[in-house]
Amino acid sequence: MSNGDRNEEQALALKLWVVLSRAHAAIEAHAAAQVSRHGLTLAEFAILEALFHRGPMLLGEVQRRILVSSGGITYLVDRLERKGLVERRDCPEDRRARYAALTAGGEALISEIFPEHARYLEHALGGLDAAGKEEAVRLLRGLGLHAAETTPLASGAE
Amino acid sequence: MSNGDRNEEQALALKLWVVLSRAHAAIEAHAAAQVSRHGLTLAEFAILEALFHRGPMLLGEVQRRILVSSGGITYLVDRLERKGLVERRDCPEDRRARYAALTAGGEALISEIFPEHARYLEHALGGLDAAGKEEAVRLLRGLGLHAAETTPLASGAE
DNA sequence: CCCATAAATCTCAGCGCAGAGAATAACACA
DNA sequence: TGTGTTATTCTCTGCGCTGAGATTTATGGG
Repeated sequence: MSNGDRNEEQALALKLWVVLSRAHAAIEAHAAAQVSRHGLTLAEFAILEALFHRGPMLLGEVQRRILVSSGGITYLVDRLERKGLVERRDCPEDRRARYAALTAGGEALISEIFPEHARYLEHALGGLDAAGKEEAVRLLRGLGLHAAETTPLASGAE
Repeated sequence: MSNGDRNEEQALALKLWVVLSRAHAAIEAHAAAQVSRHGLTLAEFAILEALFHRGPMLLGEVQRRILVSSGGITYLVDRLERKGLVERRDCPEDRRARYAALTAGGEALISEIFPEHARYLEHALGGLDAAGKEEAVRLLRGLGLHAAETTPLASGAE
């Protein structure tokens, strides 16, 4: 492979990273604005949604699902508990672990705002038709899986 | 359009949002790890790169380019100034405004680490071949432009 | 020239997390 | 049973950034 091709490959990768970042930021702004109207952050919303669709989960499961640090999940569940939307429950099989579960109020809230959230996202993602979305899902899945699995490049010159 | 189609459209949009978020997070982790080896955050790196490729810029220009708040750009340039990588310069045409410009040290640093950064990203984005990347750029550009331009949906039920 | 408005930057308080370390409990195995 | 290792959550410090307001300067219209 010539150096020119190599540089073009790198330039293409850089461009893709920029475009991906900008698309993510723009869509995230829509999503964050929507949930903030209900006094929630995106991370809080993600927890409520996970518990809504999968039932009570161990804190560690939630943590891995929404990609937050160990301190972060404690802090987030604390906040949701203070708001009365989530409660902790002891885990009988493993006394180190605890469940997070929706309260009645939390279930009422998320079942009310989730459909609205879906409409917002459909609107924010309106730049692509269904076929384009399918294709984007396919491509982004490939990107994401590879990036998540691959180890960082060694530091050397090449 | 039937309700079933509508729900499928929304489910597809939600899935795309999740896949996009995960891909972004995974790639960002690579990029952040790379620049942090040189004591930089991604936002700091983005500023250095912008100044490297476009020369001195007004703070407001940099702010819009890297998508940070007004307080954020002040804080970031302060940090880069303390590190000796960037300096502020007065703008003779507009005495409210100021330029950010690379110092000699800043230029040396960014010209050293930028090629390395490009290699890292090419590696992290290796989940797609060149054609896939081109297609992804096209699709994400459509997504991003639409999301950036469109106003939030009104709050009503439909 | 004066005034109102807008634009560019800076100041400051505070939020949302990350990440290291502590505490507790489970597990593996001699 | 005891012992070292690992997993799970929590505590606590601090960074990176946001967003509202203050300050200074430009701009446009009487």
